[in-house]
Amino acid sequence: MYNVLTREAILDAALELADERGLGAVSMRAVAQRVGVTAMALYPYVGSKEALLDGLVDRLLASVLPDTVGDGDWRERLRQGGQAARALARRHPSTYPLLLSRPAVTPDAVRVVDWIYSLLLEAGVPPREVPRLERLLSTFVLGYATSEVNGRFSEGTLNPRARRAQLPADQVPAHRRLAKWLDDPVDWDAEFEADMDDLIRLIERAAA
Amino acid sequence: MYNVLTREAILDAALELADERGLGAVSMRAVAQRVGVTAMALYPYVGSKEALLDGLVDRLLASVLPDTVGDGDWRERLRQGGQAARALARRHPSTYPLLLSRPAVTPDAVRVVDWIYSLLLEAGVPPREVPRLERLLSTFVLGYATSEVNGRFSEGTLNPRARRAQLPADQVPAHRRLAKWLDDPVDWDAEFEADMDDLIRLIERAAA
DNA sequence: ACCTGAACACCGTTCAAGT
DNA sequence: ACCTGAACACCGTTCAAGT
Repeated sequence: MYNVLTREAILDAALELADERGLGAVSMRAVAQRVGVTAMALYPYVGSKEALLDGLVDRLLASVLPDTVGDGDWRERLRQGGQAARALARRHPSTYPLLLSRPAVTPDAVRVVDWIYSLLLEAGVPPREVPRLERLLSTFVLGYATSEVNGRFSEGTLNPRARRAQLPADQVPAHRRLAKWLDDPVDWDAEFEADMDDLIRLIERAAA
Repeated sequence: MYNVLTREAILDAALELADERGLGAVSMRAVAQRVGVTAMALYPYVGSKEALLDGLVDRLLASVLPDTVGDGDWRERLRQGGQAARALARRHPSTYPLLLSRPAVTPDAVRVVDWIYSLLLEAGVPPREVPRLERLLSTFVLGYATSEVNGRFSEGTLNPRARRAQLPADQVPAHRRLAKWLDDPVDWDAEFEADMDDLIRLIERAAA
């Protein structure tokens, strides 16, 4: 360790900081301190703070790539890919939501898209439909994992009674009809599997 | 206009600021200036900046609600709801992505969820499956609209040649096979409609 | 060539002070 | 009761200066 300052070392430090203390703690000054330098020394390597965040997104994509080789038929590989995407969200909850806000244009991003394209072609989806279904799949998986780590689902669903209590029952008639099922705790792994099964059937139908 | 300072007036100003100059321009000081007061005067009304952002999310949800009455059968109402969600994203591109990161616990959020629940019940989905399919639908629609306004789709897809050029062709074989279709411009309205049709079939299958 | 220090124009938030 | 001013501990970024 000769303490060489590199773009890689800076991105490592920024990702660690985001994992440990949240995205809000990722300031140029804090990242710089972690690599033992002043904030201004980072600029030649990362350009700007925006570019640094883009670099983090690329890091995440690069780290799912090994999980996208997989074996088995396309159904099995798709399920594995979905699980990899969710696992990534749990490892990097603060950084993960950025995947939905920044365009997938880096080499590693293109590789991931290509992996999904291959899968859909193997499934027999007409080539014309492949780009659309890739966007449908990736949007759902990224959105679901983002919702999970951001608490969009759990916060409200874990307390359905409190939720309904905010409103007169006649204003939320469907909640009342579903009361029995809304009180059950949700198995998120099982729900995601069920969603993937539904999407697999959607793909099979597009292929037919 | 007696210049009364209210929570509503503050949220109005913040949303305008976000629409005109982006979420980054929404500082306590800038919002305060717009309502003609100092930053500290806002605190009794909004609590903190985080709470102010939650207030903005609620504002967006409140503004889609009128569009969720709708007529026709559940298929037509679902399509209308999806279009309303996309239109909202185009009106408030900076604020919209917050919908995926903050739990839907406010009264208006619960009303929107209840509207989707009703739709799925009318479609004949077994009550046990309704909450899961609500999350599948809302996640996809929010994720798709977020991706559109954030440029996750268009940036890369509008320039497919540049995209493939970054990598040796043998590393992205599926891109090569799809070259003919990737060069076509995408009709995003039509694509979203096709996605909704696929999701409607998915729901019909769950109801069968 | 690579890094630093000082500076500029900002942040969110606390708190005593004003009216 | 409601708002302000000054202050604290921060930001991202520029730029001249150091080695």
